[in-house]
Amino acid sequence: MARSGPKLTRIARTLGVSAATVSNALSGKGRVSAELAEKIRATAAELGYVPSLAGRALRTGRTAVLGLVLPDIANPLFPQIAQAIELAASSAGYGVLIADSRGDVATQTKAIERLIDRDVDGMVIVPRRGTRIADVGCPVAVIDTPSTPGNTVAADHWGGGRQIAEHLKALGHRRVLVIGNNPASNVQNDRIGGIRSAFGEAAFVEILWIEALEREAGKGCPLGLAEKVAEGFTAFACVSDLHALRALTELQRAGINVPEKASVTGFDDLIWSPVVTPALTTARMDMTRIAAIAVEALVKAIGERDPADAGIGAPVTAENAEVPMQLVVRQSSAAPPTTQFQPQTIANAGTTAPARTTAPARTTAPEGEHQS
Amino acid sequence: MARSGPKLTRIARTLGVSAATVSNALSGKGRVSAELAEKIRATAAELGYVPSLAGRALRTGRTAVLGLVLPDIANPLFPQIAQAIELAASSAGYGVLIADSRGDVATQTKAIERLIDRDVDGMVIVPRRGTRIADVGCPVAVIDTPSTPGNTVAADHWGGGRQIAEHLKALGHRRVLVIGNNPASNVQNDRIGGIRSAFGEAAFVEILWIEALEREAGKGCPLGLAEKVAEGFTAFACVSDLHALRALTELQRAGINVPEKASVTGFDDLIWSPVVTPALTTARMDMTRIAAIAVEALVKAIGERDPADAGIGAPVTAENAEVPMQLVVRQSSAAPPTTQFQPQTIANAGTTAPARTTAPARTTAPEGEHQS
DNA sequence: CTGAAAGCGCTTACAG
DNA sequence: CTGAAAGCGCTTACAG
Repeated sequence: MARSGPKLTRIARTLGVSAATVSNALSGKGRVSAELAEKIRATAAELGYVPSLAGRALRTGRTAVLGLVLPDIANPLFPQIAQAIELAASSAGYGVLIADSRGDVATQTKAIERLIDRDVDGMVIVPRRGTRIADVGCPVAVIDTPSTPGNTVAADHWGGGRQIAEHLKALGHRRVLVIGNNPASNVQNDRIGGIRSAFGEAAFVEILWIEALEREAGKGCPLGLAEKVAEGFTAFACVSDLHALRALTELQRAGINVPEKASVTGFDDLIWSPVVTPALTTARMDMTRIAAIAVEALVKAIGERDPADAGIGAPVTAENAEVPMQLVVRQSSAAPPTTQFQPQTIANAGTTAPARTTAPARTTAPEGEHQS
Repeated sequence: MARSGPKLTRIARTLGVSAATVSNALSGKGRVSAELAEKIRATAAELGYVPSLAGRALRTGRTAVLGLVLPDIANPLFPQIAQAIELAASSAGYGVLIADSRGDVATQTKAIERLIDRDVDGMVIVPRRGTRIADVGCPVAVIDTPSTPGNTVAADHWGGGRQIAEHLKALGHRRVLVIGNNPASNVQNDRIGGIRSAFGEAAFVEILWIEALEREAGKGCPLGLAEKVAEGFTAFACVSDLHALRALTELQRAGINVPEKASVTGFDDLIWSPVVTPALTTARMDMTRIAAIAVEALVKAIGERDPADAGIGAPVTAENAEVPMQLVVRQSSAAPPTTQFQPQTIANAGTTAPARTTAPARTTAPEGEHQS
């Protein structure tokens, strides 16, 4: 072993007892007299005994290692996730093996296989659109969104969307552009659904899908936000802080001051959100709690599992759980340039297409419209 | 084992040979006749044999696992690093265990200890200021900067700084503010050193340390960049894209167009750099190569190492290596508002403090000054 | 070229 | 309450 410490037998010899007794004392399983157990524990601590995971793994079939599968490790959320999972796992006595798949589905399958070949006791998977988590053969906890079929631990993305929308609504925004990347993402759809549901008839909400736009206009193309402002949009609710950043800089570049002329909000409270000017209003997930729940479920499933029955058909899973998101209000959101508080007039407004105006006019603003 | 596949003996039985022969055939070590070896390999593949790492680890003292130590996992560079290391490691047959320490030195020591307790064969450490990598007791590869004493693999940060400076110099900038976080960072100092050295007497270069500023003005305080522009600075060379982002938005917010009125550059090509408006000019590390070198060095050291001699006093390490950085020119940098090409007049200019001007005046611009 | 034997460090029934 | 024995799956000298 590449280890320095003493082994179990060393402690046994030192104390003149059997290895079995030492093992029992340390694990608290077999019956060992209180005083002997205490003596053993003391000696073990003194000698700096650390059990060999390899020996234990070979015997018990448990490696005390969890796999963390990130289909797209470039995801800026990764640091948050990895940190939270690592903390939860190590607190529970587990190590975390990372597996990346650079967005590629085939690579991902390979990555999961490698993890299995390494005998992880379970894995945490953060899926991206199209991820198939079939017969993995070990307990799996999926971190995604509650709307995903199957057992998952997730932030309440829908609720997060509602919070963002309520915030914007209270500020007086009546024309908001929601910016998402891809409609195939459950997370994004939940967030957007929450936003729309909270606005209800109180605002005209339009959605811009970046990926669709980029397919035509090219990667990194302008989002055309200045035009949107000209059309009367006063708020840009982005499904991720990365998009919010893109929106913010595009607006600023066009000479549109945020938040005076337009508000921008994001999601996830990514690293740059507090340092950007103006700082981004966002909704953050409670990663610590999500990770804790995921790992706890995993540990439980691992404990209940018979190490013998591996292989296909034994995908144990985490219980469903939903963790509230937290709204973080910063400077990027404020009341719209022309504050309009006439929510009563909304119900029967029925224009289908938003009127083009250079700036949100005081009285003719097309508020209260809703998307078809 | 939490495994599905067949074990070695299963293959041996199937073929009517001994386990030893199977092992030898598969590893190519002991002498086994070519045809039997082939038959064994075929059967192993057919049966989907995957060796038990636990069994092997117990016997050989090698776990085939590398530890990845990130003193500050929140580091936005983390995804790049983790991805590159994971790829290099898995290509070499190693798994990657992550260890986080949330910026805390004590936690870090704990994290490294946990890794050792898990018998990693080696580790990759990305240190942050003040990290002590002492007698870890296993091969270690440090990813930092060549100026760090000890064996490291690193990007040529100094060279990267030079590239940034040459770029800015060629554009015509003669008054640049370098923005760093903390002078205790070797990486930052190298980058800054490279910048200064490339500018030489060709420009007046001043340094702004964010951390020092924030200690007085508070976390997230304005950097006062508009004032700097008023003082005649036309370029802001940031030591990280995170700072560049902060600079960019602060300038934009102040109504200073980038790059027309001021250029901004960063480092590391972080995820948002290409999508921001204007996209950030930056210098990126070749993480793939750095990771490859680090892992290769580790694997070599592990191979040469006697599994028996563990413990204190055996910190093998990676050979020193330096990987060039690559300049990525995007829209955030351009010629300064008033192009001034009079490098000849520079040598004997000697004002100590820059003259305060509202805008870089055509002829009186305090170019060619150098810091004391 | 091939196989029998031992043993890596641990835990788990099973006796005593 | 304590210990002797067996065995997890592999690899490595060592015989043959």
